[in-house]
Amino acid sequence: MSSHFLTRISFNGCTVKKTNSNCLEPLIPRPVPSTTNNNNSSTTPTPPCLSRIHGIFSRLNLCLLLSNMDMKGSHFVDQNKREFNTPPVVVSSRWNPTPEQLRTLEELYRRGTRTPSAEQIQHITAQLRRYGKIEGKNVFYWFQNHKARERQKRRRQLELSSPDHLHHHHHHHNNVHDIDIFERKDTTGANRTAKAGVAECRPPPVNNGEDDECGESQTLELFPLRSERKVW
Amino acid sequence: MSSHFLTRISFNGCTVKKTNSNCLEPLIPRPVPSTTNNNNSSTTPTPPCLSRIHGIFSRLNLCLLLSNMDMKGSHFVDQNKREFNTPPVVVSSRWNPTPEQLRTLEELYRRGTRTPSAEQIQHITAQLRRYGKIEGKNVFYWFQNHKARERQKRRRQLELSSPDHLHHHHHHHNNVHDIDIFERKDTTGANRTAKAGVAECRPPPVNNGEDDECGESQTLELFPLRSERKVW
DNA sequence: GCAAATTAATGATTTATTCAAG
DNA sequence: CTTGAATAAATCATTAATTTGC
Repeated sequence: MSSHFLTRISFNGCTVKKTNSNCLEPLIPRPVPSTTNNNNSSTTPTPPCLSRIHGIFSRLNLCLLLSNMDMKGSHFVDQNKREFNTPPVVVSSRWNPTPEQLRTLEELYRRGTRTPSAEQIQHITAQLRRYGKIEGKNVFYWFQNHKARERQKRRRQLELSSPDHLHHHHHHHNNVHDIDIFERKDTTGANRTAKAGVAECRPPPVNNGEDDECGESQTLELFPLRSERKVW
Repeated sequence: MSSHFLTRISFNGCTVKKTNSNCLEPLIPRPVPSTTNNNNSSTTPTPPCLSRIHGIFSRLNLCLLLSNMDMKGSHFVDQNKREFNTPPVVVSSRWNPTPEQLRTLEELYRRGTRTPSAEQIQHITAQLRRYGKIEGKNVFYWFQNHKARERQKRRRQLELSSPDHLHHHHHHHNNVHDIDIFERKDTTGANRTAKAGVAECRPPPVNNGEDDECGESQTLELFPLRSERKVW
């Protein structure tokens, strides 16, 4: 009995994906993967882990629909609800940006947005919600990850193009020039001041999803004021 | 003219602190501190940076009162509002736990809470609000920092007590045992499953501060279920 | 052509590091 | 010099691409 044997279940129109963890099979509680931090990567071939939704699925098959109805992070939920006996369920535990959302985010990034303030995030989220389900935290993470991964990419390119002896150095004097190159962080007084000026830290209420609050069809103008600092 | 010359302004009963950055003096936009990441620590003696609240203060002296009225993160705001002409303003840009709050948090930590879920955070925050102003993010950061700093402390002790050749090792096989020692992370199936089971990721609405919502005088029972993940 | 297996991308969390208030 | 706040790096986990065997 192979441990991964089903990755996609076609289910009258809907596909229930399973990916690489064997989440549909076990009701018995697995011999415990044991390594919480598996960065040794030497012997263990990435033990399949119990995933969230699928974990639930394996236990309460029928609760899934309900669960999905309330699933906040899923990008699309309960498409083609029809009169069949099998619940038309789509499992999607994490946000997946629609092409429009992605394009917009990339455009914002290109124009210089790196670490949007809570207000900005709220605004962006509100706008992007026109294109599909999305939450503030998705936007937050997106910028976080995108920024980090560009930095990383650039670092690797540099690593390839230059000899090995500069690395420590680089990590250490990391001055304005570097940052400017790496991040294109705008160092104008305006931004700096604005950013410094507020950081009030109140987390944004994070739009609850039902207040679309805007028929404004403007495409995400740049945000003049940075304020509030995020942390939920 | 010394660059730091005023650290505390007494203001009929209230103290307006300034700390070491010269925030009251400049309206001109500084020659730019230049190092965002100053871990070189060799030449630049930590250029004084423009701090948030004080930055505002330097610009709009009179807006401070208003600003404070809305300042969500301050632990106490606008004490002794009296009929004087000078606005009774207290600047306190960051949360400072009261003794009761601190004791409770430490107790929770001692009992094993390390990375509280959003729900837990909400609950803890609600309870701690009885003792003074507090927000979810304060609780979040407290655990984050406390955990990290205990880890760090322990690492240093270890470093002192043991020779230098084990460090890399330690960082690498970081197995269950280590974690158990370092973090006392409970690896019971219950927690594991619960944690895996939910992580729906909706950030907590984070109590808006006015709904005290509980006359329950129970002292912070342990939280059975972990759910929701934080990020504002 | 298809799905299972594998790999690459990337969303989400946690941990380390740093900044700066008090 | 302690510690609250914020950011960056590292890691985990899931989903999409891609490859592969049929």
